[in-house]
Amino acid sequence: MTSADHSAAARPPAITREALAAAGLTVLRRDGLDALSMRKVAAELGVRAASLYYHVQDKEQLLDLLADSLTWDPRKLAADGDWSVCLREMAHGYYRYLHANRDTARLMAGRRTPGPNLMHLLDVMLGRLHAGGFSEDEAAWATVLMANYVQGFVLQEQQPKAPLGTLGAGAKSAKSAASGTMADDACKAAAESLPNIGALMALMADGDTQKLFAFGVDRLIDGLRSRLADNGDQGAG
Amino acid sequence: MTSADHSAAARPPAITREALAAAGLTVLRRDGLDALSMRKVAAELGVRAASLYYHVQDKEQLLDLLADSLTWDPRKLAADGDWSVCLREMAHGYYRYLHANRDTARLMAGRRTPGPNLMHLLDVMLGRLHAGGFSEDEAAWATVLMANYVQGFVLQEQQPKAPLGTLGAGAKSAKSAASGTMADDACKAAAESLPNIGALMALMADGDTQKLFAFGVDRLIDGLRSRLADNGDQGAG
DNA sequence: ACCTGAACACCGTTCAAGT
DNA sequence: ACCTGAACACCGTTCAAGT
Repeated sequence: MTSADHSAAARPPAITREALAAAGLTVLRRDGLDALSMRKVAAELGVRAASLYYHVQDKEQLLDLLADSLTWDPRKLAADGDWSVCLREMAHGYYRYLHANRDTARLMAGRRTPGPNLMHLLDVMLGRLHAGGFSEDEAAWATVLMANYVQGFVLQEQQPKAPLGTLGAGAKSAKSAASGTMADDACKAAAESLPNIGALMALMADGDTQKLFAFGVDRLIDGLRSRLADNGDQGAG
Repeated sequence: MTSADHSAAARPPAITREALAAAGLTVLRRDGLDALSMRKVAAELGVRAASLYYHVQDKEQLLDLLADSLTWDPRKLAADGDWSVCLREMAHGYYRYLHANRDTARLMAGRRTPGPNLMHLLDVMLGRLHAGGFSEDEAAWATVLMANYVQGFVLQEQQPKAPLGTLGAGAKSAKSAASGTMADDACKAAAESLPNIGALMALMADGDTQKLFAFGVDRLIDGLRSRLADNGDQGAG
């Protein structure tokens, strides 16, 4: 069916799309996203960087490939339960998944090319919500919403954390400030003019992010539930 | 008070922290985040790249600087209204702000060093929520939740969008697929095994993201409201 | 059809040295 | 204290050329 099958299949291509993705994943897991270069992925395949550009337009497109092969598998969702337990399950499952796979949240973040795997996941979720009483539109909105929440949360969570007050003081000029004085002064000044920030600092300090995550999921689900009730009770508002 | 003020103040430093941030913002707005390099920012100041490392440890730290000076100004919040209108106003204001400033969502995303400006914003919001009846902890959670939602949403929204089905077909080998056959086949196959995806494709196609955004904000607020009601009515569950 | 060599135009960062 | 020159070790991408 393709345009060129007259004399092909001489040697098997040696670099398939799957091999490319696999090599990319290897590098990603070994060296992390920041250190993932075309040259390294090529080396993983025993090939030079230039060769990759025959199979892929861009580094971006390679990353799209990786993103899709890293999509969470929705088959882990239980087949029963109403929409809310299903949605919660997806949220937590996806959350754990993102934590288990290095740099995957960052890789996914803002990638606008859902591959087949992601589309499957979305399809399953949409079906459940629709069966639960949501309109097609609102089922779609709810799904996107929750997926977006999970991704955004993990993204925020996985950043190398700085101690909140530490902005200012760089390089050599940091020497004087680093050991005490200036940083403390800034903190005190902040505490005086910012009376309410305490809880937030505590929240980020002890960092029980699991609880915070679950709180958000439940708030989102509550909001969806009350919306569903409104629709059912009185039609249009 | 600082460690070295015996013979300083000979010439004024020529590169202050503010000048650095300003130069960074100029480059960011002119060339975008991907093209923001140390060399360009230095050039903007009439200086060589190496000089920047006296004032800043890292490119990362320069970006932290930019991120803080790009923090949304909470003084735009009306002083009256209950917590829910305040929260909604913040969400929409921040949303518009992120859209008005190039690459700011991407710059903020997952940055874990809230500068003084962001801390001020958070402080204001926390005060309002606490006054509205939330505990300190839950006020903090709600604030972080909403900020995270807005950022995640814009991040997702601003990515260069690919037509949903387009993954596969790269570079030279894309030639045959690009003009029709293969892509269409993939789409049809997808549509058959994914019966629920229609609404989502429509949603992303016509792209009324404003409505979707508002929907999410309202769901989040509803969820918070019902939580507040639960706490008020029966204490512990 | 598939891969290579060699180059182009960049990067972030360091460090001795200047003033 | 503050800035420069010059280098190091990388990048993504292109393109003629090989097989």
